[in-house]
Amino acid sequence: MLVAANPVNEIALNQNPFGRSAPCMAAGGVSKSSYVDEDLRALQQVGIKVRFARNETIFNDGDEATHCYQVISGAVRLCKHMSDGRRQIADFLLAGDMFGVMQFGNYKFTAEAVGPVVLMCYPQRQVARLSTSLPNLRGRLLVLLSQRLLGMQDHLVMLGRQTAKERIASFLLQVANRSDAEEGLAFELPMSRQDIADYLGLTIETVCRMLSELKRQRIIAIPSSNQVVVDDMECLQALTGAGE
Amino acid sequence: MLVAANPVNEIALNQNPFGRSAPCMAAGGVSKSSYVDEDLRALQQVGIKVRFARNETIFNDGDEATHCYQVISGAVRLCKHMSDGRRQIADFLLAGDMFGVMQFGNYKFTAEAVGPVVLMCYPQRQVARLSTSLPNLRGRLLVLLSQRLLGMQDHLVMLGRQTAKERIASFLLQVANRSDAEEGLAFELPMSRQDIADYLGLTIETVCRMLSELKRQRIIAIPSSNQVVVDDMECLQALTGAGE
DNA sequence: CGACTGATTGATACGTCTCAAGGATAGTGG
DNA sequence: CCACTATCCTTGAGACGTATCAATCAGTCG
Repeated sequence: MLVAANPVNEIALNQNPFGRSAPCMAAGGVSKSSYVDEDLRALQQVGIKVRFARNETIFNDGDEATHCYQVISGAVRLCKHMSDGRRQIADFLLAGDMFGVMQFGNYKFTAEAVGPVVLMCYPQRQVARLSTSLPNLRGRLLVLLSQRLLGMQDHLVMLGRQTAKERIASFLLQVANRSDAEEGLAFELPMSRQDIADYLGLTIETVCRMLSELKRQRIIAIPSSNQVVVDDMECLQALTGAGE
Repeated sequence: MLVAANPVNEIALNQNPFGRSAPCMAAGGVSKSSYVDEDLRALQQVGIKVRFARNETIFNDGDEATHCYQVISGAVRLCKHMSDGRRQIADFLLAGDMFGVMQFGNYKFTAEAVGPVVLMCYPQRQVARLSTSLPNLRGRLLVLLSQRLLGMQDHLVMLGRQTAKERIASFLLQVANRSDAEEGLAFELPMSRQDIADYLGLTIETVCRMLSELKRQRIIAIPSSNQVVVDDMECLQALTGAGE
């Protein structure tokens, strides 16, 4: 699973992690940057930039939680590993997202780079100090935390009560929304099929089959294996089974 | 699903929600009460006591989040309902637990009484006001939030990557630990088989079958349908598949 | 006692996993 | 620039685990 790549190496600084056609990601970056207000800027003073290669481990479940991070570019996965190799991905983080905050001692999950990734890295101590001196920072971190919680609740429903097809439909819509992708426009899937499977609680084969089926039904198109176009958003929405 | 019981009615105040033999719950109450320090006591000044009958809805997903709650006695389930009746329970709350905090506008899940329940009810406004004036309250709520997050991560692994038997084993251990139950001592399952199924992402029949199988293997005993004795804790632990 | 609700067990169906093979793609070195 | 190779993705056939449907049992309340 955890095929460690070469140690931290030289990756072009401004490289866009989402490959070829990535105007959508620029927009995503902008929308996320609304988080970066005066409080977070104070935080960024004390951070340093770090890079990780594809599949590299950023920190392990159980490690002492010395730092927290913000994604500058690329994608990060947060996961739990079981002793027999089974893996559950709890979240994917994209540009602007923070992780590793409020860990109180030890990290409770493993963080790995999905592809080449650039992160801002903050000493936990500084964050704690700043969050007492800056009135809004703590509140802001709190909002971040509770948004994670909301996301996880939807994830629970997905894993507990949705069929494979419904999970794939929900997942695609989720990624499409985060990329601000319109119907008919392509967006990137930065993660592998295996990653998707481990996020959705499925196998890689089932993920492939469901994607192929959606393609056959002309609901989506797959120009390349990590690009997707939603041709019928409404239909995909209906397939999630969520219908309020 | 949501069979609304009689409107709020008279339930003996000091009734123990876990029925017959409940010394374990007294202990549970004590251990939880460590949360109730000077900050939370200030909060309790502004709360009122409310009661709900079995299966009554405390608030609905989407309702305006006017109050937050603390369980005094009984058990509460937090759940998401899908339009077709499918249900996923995100958490069970026991004496001492808080819920509905930090909802920012609207509740994002439904809260229902598992059995007759007594709650402390706090106006959200007061909590917000107190959490600015009391230096530690906000931090405390933050710790509560991130503990919820940790619990949810384990729940994700359970739903995404564990088999039915593993889920049942994990669930039993979880409830046993929360009840401070020793090997060989009975503890209460305050929730129905259907509730367990909806928490574990299984059907009621599968839950029954797995419990019966564990009973046949003499790993647990089931004196009554909502009491369980773990006879071989080590074996049950091994069955969770977690083995670190 | 009789009716109701929740729990249990059985027989069968179905969805997803497993195992296996083949195809596409990207990176590597000649 | 082109094999060569490794990795990822895709598809198929069959096995397995859990869901579904149906019947019975057990406890509770009127």
